Amino acid sequence: MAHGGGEEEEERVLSHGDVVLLRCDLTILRGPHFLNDRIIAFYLAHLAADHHDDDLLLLPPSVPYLLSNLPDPASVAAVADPLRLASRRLVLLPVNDNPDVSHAEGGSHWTLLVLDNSNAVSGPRFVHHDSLPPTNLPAARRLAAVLRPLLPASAIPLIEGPTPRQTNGYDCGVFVLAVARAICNWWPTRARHSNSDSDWLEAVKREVNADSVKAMRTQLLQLIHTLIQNNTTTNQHSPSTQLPSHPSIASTSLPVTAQDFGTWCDMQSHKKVAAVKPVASRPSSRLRSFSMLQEDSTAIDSPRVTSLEEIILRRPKATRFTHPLSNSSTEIAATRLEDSGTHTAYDQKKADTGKGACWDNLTVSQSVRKPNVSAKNSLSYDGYSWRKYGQKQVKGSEFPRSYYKCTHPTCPVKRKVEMTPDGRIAEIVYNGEHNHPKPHPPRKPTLSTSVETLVATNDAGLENKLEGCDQAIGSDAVVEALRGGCHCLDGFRNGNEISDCKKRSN
DNA sequence: TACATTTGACCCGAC
DNA sequence: CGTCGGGTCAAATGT
Repeated sequence: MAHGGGEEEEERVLSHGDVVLLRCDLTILRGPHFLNDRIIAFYLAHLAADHHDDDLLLLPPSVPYLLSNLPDPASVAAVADPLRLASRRLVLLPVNDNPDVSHAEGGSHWTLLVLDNSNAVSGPRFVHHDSLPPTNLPAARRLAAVLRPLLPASAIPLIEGPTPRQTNGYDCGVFVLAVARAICNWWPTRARHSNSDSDWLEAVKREVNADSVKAMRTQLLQLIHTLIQNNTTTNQHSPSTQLPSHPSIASTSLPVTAQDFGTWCDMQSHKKVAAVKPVASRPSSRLRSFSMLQEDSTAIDSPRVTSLEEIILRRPKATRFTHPLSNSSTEIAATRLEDSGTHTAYDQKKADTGKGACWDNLTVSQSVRKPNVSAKNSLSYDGYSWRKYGQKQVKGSEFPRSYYKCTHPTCPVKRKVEMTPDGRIAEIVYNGEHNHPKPHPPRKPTLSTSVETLVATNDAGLENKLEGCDQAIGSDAVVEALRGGCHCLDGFRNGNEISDCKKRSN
């Protein structure tokens, strides 16, 4: 972690090109959980590796996000230049709706924006695939507006592509990957339709449905399993490791279910499972302006972003619910531990914000491991140290509630945690605001050319754990990472050993 | 010995 | 005013 808290060290389970998957990513895939940018970057890199074609470009989530949030067109042009967008026929851009790069808890929904220059009949266009329309339409429009000046055609329209509607609050990322897979499956066949207006939209309609999306998590786990088995720890790619193009394809030698895979993977590690971050990583919500990033790259102890006054992760029974970006000192988030069939929190959020986003699940719907924290004032996974001062069984709660105070002498912050017998956090509530820095300030990391480090994966909702990482991103590193992008970013696809945020921080 | 956790008692607001 | 329930205290216990 950025603050060097050893107990929250995440175990890497797979390095694939420049993308490193951590054990918590497997948890995310197993659960009904919002996919993080690492998983999305991983699978897009995997798809890209199968399509060595300059006409097709798949970008990791960090790049569109960066482009959307650069301060001026000149910076956009500088960053986008190596991507050679104008010469591509198809560009896949994952979109996240985090509206404010200064807020760590932004972002709630994944969609896929496709820059399509492959259809002679329709002409250039942006096609937006949103499984919860029109949630991400503003973000997609913003990205399209940023990209239009870089393209030869003027007034390229943005249309909504056919996308099945998700029926829960957490599968938007899976839909993005399913659509991307359908497009990549279609891509080799496009020559047959070169004289027609046929495009991938039909492929998406055909291949992306509730069943295929439902099966995709298990398939992703199987893919990771296979890659691990093949000791594919760098950018090697074998066709045999390809995620089945069709959900029905599955090796009988592999764990059948995600749960099976998780068990298998735990057994493989021969190590105690490291503390898993309490929530899914998020898009680079702390990715700031180019200049700020540059400044931050030299900052040792950059000011910490003040966290929310109170953060609550609770099961759907929660009724109090406000947006995490609000300043109100009320409960602001909800989670469920296991049940994926109810959507109380989601619905409440939707009602409160008027926005059908995946925010609740994105933010907090992660079953999490109890931090491997011993006594003696250890840092918690949130970067602060806490002293327990009470525990009781509260009515309506399935698990005992523990009460903690921040151990800083003058800090008023308290938190309540409900934990399952096996150490998973069912609910966590923060009260107040820390009046002191985290015990371990961010260290100065080394610059990396890894595009992955652009993805300032932050642990939505709870804390900003990767400050040392995203503050380390320098513009040079950004440009270097982007330079030479082929059908997929070189750094993204073939980069050197990733300078993983969490590893570097130690 | 020091410090964190445990746990029953107590406080206090809501009903 | 009594009861209930969530939050806190503090002595006992554990490491």
